[in-house]
Amino acid sequence: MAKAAGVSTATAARALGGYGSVSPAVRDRVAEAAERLGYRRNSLARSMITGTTHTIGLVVADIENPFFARAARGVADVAHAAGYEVLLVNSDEDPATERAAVRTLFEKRVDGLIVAPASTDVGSHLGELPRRGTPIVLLDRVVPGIDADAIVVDNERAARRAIGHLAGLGHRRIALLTSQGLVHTNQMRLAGYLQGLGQAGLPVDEGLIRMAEYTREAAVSETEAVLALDDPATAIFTTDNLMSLGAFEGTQRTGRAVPDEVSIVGFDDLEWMTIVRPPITVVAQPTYELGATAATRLLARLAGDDGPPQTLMLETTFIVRGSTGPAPVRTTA
Amino acid sequence: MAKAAGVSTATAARALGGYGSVSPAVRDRVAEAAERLGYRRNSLARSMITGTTHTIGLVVADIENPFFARAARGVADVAHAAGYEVLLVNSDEDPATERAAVRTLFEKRVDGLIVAPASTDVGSHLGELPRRGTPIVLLDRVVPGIDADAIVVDNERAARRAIGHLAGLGHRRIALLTSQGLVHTNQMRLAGYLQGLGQAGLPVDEGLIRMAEYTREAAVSETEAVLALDDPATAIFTTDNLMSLGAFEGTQRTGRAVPDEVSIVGFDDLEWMTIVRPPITVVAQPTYELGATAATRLLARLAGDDGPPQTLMLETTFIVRGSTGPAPVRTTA
DNA sequence: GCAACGTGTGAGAACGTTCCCAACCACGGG
DNA sequence: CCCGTGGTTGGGAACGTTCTCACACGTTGC
Repeated sequence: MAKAAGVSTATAARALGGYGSVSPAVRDRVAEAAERLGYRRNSLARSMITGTTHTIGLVVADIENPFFARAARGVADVAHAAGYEVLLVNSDEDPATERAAVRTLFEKRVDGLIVAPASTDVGSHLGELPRRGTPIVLLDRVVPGIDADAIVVDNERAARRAIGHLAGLGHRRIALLTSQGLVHTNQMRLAGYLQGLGQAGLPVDEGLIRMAEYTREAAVSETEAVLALDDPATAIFTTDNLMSLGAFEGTQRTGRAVPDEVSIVGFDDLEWMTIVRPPITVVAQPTYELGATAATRLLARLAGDDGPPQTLMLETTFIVRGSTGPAPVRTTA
Repeated sequence: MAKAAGVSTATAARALGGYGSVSPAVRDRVAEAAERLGYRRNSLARSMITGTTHTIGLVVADIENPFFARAARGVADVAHAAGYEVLLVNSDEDPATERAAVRTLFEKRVDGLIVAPASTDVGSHLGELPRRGTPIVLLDRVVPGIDADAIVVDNERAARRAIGHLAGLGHRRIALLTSQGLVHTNQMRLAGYLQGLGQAGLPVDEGLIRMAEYTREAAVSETEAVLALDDPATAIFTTDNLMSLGAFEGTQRTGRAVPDEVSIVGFDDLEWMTIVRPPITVVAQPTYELGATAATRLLARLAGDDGPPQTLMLETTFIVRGSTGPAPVRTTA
């Protein structure tokens, strides 16, 4: 024990911790001893007594998904700048995994949590934490009835806008390619899609609403399917980047020309979308900021902010690129 | 305190922890009380005494980079399956940040560390940990003189093979697009590039070796530069996925046809590389497995394996796609 | 010259577990 | 009837900090 080098534990702690008052001589002596012995403070013991671990938990569906990776980076940057570390868990959109993760993180006494909740229902495990004093911020998705801040994007509006764009180009057969399970965001995007159709006076065709398994292959085959209909889609709106990839690849495979025969609008802007031919029109999300503001909000809570829970809605940008064009002229049989 | 519900802390701990011997009646009573009071064990206190946190630290350059994201996923999956949590830190290839991160993680008493070291030199902060009993596994990169396992890829061979492929197609002006700072992996890839040239009997032209700042834009302009030489490159070999993106975009911008005028070989296979036209020939790395085996190795160390440090070299795969073709016929002036 | 005050220091409690040890009980064998 | 044994339980130390409190000084002000 470094304390064996002259002074009491209390004094050594003061010298090392830089609080209380210590004489310069003692401070130096302690510093020297600590250096010599290679002393490293034990954060666990400190956390026990201070009640704060300077660690926040982050639960996302899958860190490998560029969306979450970027959001995580936003979280990590803000957290790190404030002296916090990030404990990361992948939930794979599985409520049970998420529940277990939240529990474990709580037991590890994270100071707060940022969660992209898998399920919109039974968020009881999420609601429990704020009650126990561990603040939680919902990322990207909202769970009704939870006493927590949420940082989201206006998915409905973004989807409406995308559909409006396509309808404005004369498209009447607009497909929606989303994934099974209907996470909260996708529900909103579906809602926006339906509203968009309504505003454009277009009918809803169940056959154009495709819910693919969450894999590239499934997205590809759903795309092919929707293009192989008797009255095929002339435009495809996807609800996330994996579906965008599938839609693009599926369209390629059918040999349809983009945008002359099929238009594509993706959700979430990734780097490859501009080097692909044609580049893809997308709803760009402020992904990094989503994570960063979630962290900022959480830090505010940790700093004592106990105002009512807020839901912050960040702006999306609709970026028109080459993948959308006028609907092909109807060659009515 | 849940213990206030009938028994001593010792007994309650036994009942909850499932060790020692407890009568069924007491076990039930404790379980009921814990349930009723919503008792959650405090892992910090447990860790203090057991000396294990069931947490491993992961230090990567940037979680937003698909390579690290995927490797991280591999780490997380293996760790999680064994009941470990992952504390993530981005170093941004900055040795100082990395050093601070390692120190903080150590103070938080992670059971072990997986680090993709930024710098090949002065790994003193890395060497210190094993000496203190905290095992560390090097990911993707090796640091000489460190008493630690390492999970890497045979970068030299992979690069040689890529160059061999291009030389075999008749290319004599093969550029290398890498990033500044020359991380260990890139040094190896550069070495492989040089060896490849040597084996093919090609001269080394300094003007063809480009070290770009680590941004997409820089990669693009270096690509443009190398294609604008008096005696331009007819092939470009990149050393990571960001450089690949830049090379592809840069080539597009110059209007050069791929592969008829310029061939491209990328390092690290990403999803977009097959939907881009032409699809890109790459050295595919077992990225997920890199992370997964690093975690496996670390867990083995934590389980008591104290054999000599191993360096595991995983196999890369060379995937020929459309971006490489015969060198254009020399129109000598 | 004495009270009041401030600075520097140490003793010891506390955080919530796990673990070691001792005590207790019932039971069975000698 | 007594003793040993094994299962069950509680007491208390320990982990390494922080924090409160008390005390020993020296200095200042009246």
